[in-house]
Amino acid sequence: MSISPKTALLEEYALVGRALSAPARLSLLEQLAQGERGVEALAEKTGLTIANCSQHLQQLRRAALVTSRRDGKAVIYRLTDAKTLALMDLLRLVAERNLAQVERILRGLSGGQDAPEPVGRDDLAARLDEGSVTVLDVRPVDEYAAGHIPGARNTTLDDIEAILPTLDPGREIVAYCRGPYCIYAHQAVATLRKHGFNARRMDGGLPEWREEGRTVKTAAL
Amino acid sequence: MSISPKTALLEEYALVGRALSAPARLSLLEQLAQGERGVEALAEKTGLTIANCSQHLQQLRRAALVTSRRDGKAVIYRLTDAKTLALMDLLRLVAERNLAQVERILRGLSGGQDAPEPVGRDDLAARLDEGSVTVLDVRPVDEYAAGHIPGARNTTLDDIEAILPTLDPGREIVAYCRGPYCIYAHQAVATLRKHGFNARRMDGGLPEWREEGRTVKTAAL
DNA sequence: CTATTATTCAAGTTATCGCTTGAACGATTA
DNA sequence: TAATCGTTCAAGCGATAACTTGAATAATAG
Repeated sequence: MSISPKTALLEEYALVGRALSAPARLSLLEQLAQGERGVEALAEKTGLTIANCSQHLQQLRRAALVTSRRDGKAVIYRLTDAKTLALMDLLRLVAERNLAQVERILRGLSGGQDAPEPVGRDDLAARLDEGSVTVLDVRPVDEYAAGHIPGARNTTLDDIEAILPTLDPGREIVAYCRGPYCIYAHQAVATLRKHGFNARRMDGGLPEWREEGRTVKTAAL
Repeated sequence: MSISPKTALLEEYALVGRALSAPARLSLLEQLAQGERGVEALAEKTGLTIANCSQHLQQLRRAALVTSRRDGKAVIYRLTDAKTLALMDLLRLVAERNLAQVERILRGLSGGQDAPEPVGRDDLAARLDEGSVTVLDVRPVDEYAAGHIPGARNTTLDDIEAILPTLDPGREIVAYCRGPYCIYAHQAVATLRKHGFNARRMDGGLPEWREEGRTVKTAAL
């Protein structure tokens, strides 16, 4: 009760909010949702300088959204627990539900035409079992190698036009990427539909898939 | 896809985070969780100037956490929907779960001794039915009048010592206030226990109680 | 022990935020 | 129409945050 405990409490809650108030940090969290990473790798993926990246990571650690451990001379960061992921998801949910701006951005991605509803992860799992769907993993090769949905084929946005002829036009295609914050799958679906394919996004991304205890396959680089 | 849709999206999500990054705005949200209010009432409750309060409210509106309507010459604000409340709760949950600082503040409130576990709202409802508990509403009189748990007795922190003799020492006392962000109930429990009463907090506050569809009683001023 | 590599710290600049003050706007009332 | 009340806008100030650059620290390799 030293000096206004009420304010002190709100200050602590605000600290977490502040950690979520910079695009750069949300980008870092999205990367960390893929799995633990070192500072340098994160800096490269997000396009931040090393020093800047380190500072952002420390803010996230102060808010206890991420934790770190030493591995040799490297410091490895990871999300503290599933609550961090839940908080990110809810933040996105509120933003998307309420902000017309977001809808316009997402609509712009699908080339003006309305994008179809995403496929639920349960549905996708069932249809994977019966083999009635082609799954595309639209993430960088290293992330695909680190873990992907079994049976998924990896491609990048740059290469997607090149592999179009190898896709079966009669099968539905489901694309996924890093998760709600990531737009790779949105863009992939837009491209595929422009070429007449029956394509949809998976709801969520690999982190959500993994979080639900589903099988994840890894590949050697 | 005009200029980096990726950044644009993250910017929108960050807007919501930024809205949650100032103690003053969290305080406003806490007030609004009690029910819709005008600008002047909010300013008085939170101790902000009118102009400042209005600006904060507009930031909250920009993040779509609150909406407003005109009523005569007054503008009434309210939480957009239950998602806002959910986001606040998760923010608090992450902060409390992870930040040792928060625990120390809350522990400080209970006078150094460990506070007992809060009572679940289901439990409290059941025990209210069987009449085996005294319920204290530790909020300002006007908020009590606007809605309270049936059977609850209203008191303020200032008056609580005065009403001690009228409380049955043999019955357990459960105190509640505005909700997780509010510390009235914490302080009330600390005071009661210091005087030997068997007192606990209710988990959450009136907004959570109301959100679950339970009965709320109103009183004329 | 020295050198090297990965990360963090520290200082400085620019931009943004929160708050205050005073004026402007919008809707009601006389 | 003019006056009034509640709210919002606009400008200015001090504090804080983001980013850059360069130095300091920690752990390993030679």
